[in-house]
Amino acid sequence: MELRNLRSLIALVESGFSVSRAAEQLNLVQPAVSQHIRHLEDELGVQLFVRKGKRLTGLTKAGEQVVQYARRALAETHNILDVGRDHVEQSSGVLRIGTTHTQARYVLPPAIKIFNKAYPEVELQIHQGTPQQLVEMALDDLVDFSICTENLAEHPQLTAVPCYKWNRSLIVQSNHPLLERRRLTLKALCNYPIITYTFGFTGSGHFNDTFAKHGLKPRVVLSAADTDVIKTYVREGMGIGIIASLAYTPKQDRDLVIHDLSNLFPWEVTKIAYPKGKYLRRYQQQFIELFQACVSKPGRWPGLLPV
Amino acid sequence: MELRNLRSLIALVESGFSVSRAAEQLNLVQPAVSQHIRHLEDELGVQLFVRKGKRLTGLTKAGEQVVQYARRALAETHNILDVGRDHVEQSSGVLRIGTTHTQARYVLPPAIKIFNKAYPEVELQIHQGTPQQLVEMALDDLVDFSICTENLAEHPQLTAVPCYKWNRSLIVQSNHPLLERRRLTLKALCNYPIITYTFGFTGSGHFNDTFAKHGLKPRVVLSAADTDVIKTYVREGMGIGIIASLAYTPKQDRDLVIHDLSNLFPWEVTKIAYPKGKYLRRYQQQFIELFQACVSKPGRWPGLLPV
DNA sequence: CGTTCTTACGTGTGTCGTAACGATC
DNA sequence: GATCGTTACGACACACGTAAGAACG
Repeated sequence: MELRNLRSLIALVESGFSVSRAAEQLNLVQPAVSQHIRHLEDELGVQLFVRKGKRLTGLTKAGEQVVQYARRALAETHNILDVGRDHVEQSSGVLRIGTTHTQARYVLPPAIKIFNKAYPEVELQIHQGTPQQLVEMALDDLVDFSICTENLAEHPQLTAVPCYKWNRSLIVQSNHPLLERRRLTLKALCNYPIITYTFGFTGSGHFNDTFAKHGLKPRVVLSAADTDVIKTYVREGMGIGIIASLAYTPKQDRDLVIHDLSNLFPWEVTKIAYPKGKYLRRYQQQFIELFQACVSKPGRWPGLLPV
Repeated sequence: MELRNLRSLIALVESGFSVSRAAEQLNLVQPAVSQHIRHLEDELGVQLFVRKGKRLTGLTKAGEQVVQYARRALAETHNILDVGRDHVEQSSGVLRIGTTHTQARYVLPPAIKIFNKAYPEVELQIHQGTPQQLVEMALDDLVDFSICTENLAEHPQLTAVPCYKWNRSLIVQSNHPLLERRRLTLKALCNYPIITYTFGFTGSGHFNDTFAKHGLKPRVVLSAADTDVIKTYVREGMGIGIIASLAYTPKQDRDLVIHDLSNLFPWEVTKIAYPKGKYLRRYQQQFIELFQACVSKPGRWPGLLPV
């Protein structure tokens, strides 16, 4: 068994079962990739792909298993290469961060700035995605780690390190009647049209659960993937906004009034996750520590607490 | 990076840093292995071995890390090969079981017999070891899985499936005064010289703990690695024996009187463990199921219960 | 002086690329 | 008929083995 064969196998799967595209991606010619697959199938004595004539259309059951193990084998070779790189050049390379809009827009910038100053030779990549996509990205080694609140800690193949906890706040126009009430309740919130995050995005899971647990049904008139859209429509007077508190920026959002709702909703924990057993280069570990230190400084974000 | 290089790396480590022995084990000549190491070190840009002149004497820090990942990479290729073998020949191959003396001698035989009848083409290997060794053997892929009571469930890199629980019994000569007491206590046991398992062997951990928890100190005059030695010296009148109940065979041990002690000691759980993510061939899974079914039949062993 | 690893060199396997052929949409 | 895959063949690379040389105990 040779690693090139496994590389071709994976490239073939990731190119949507196109031999030519896989070859291109690997800087090879088609016949080479075909041969790799042949060799693999010959050596194992099993068809790995289902074929429609000459075209490959999908994986057989055996193929799926082999792909799974091949992915892991290749990941280990990447770890080995990274060990080498870390000893040759401690502070140059690539840092690929997967994260949500909220993180990228509100939380990450200061950490990025500090990191970039400390490691100017490290190329930074930030890849945005939904929590589910972020999990996939971390597992498929498309990013080095994902920063995200949901779907991470549960995954058995990911190591998740908690970074901070946060909660939600209400944002409304300054003249809103809700502000006159002394104590806000979930029920009170239900009296107004709500603008908040779309299902599958920032903290949406616990949002709905919390209302449901009290037998309430919020009137969500607009759900958005990011906070800026929410703010925009709150300003338009379309409803009250419920956002992650840390996404409120006092300077730019002076026209909106913020009201902490952490007594109404459960705290969410944002974590950094990467595949179990993955080798993290020195500067990658550094970034994680730096990020944790950064978000632990009180006062920078409203309603953000260390875990 | 090539798999042969990794194979040579591992062989070199496992041969005690002898290039020639590693080469022999791999069916290669020394220069080939030397070249592999050179290639690896060149590609990674790090020394993997500490050298004393030309001799290799140990691993560098980087080397240890690389070895760790290389082991895993190779393990994945073995998984891939096994997937293939399983599709070509479902019921022929090798089954390597790691286990303790007690299992091998008393529990395993019936399961082995049934399995061998069902899968006559599978070559059976039983490798004996202490619980600690068994953990290592499972991790290093020297066996397919280990059957063992201790040190397994705790290990984060092992999957442990529980098989049965057991407890201890007292064995004494038929005229022993302890037999006249209606209810045995830990304290009563302390009045006599005790013969039981050596530390690190069958259930020894909880044995000592239990006495210690009651502020008692048993007088262990002889500790043995296996039950047969214990029985022998009990017969000699050297002391009272405390053994795993399932190691009492009514036919051969008619001269010894057994007394259940499960009210005095905690139950122990025997498990089968293999590396997380390891591919188990069909017949290997079959064996596990068969073993579980086998030990679930009541009456065959004294004091053995399904989990 | 034997053991052990390195260096040097030749041979053969095998991988990749080019080119022609076949099949499928 | 254009695209995509397989088959056939040749060239180059490289991994392995042999043989000789260097360092260590």
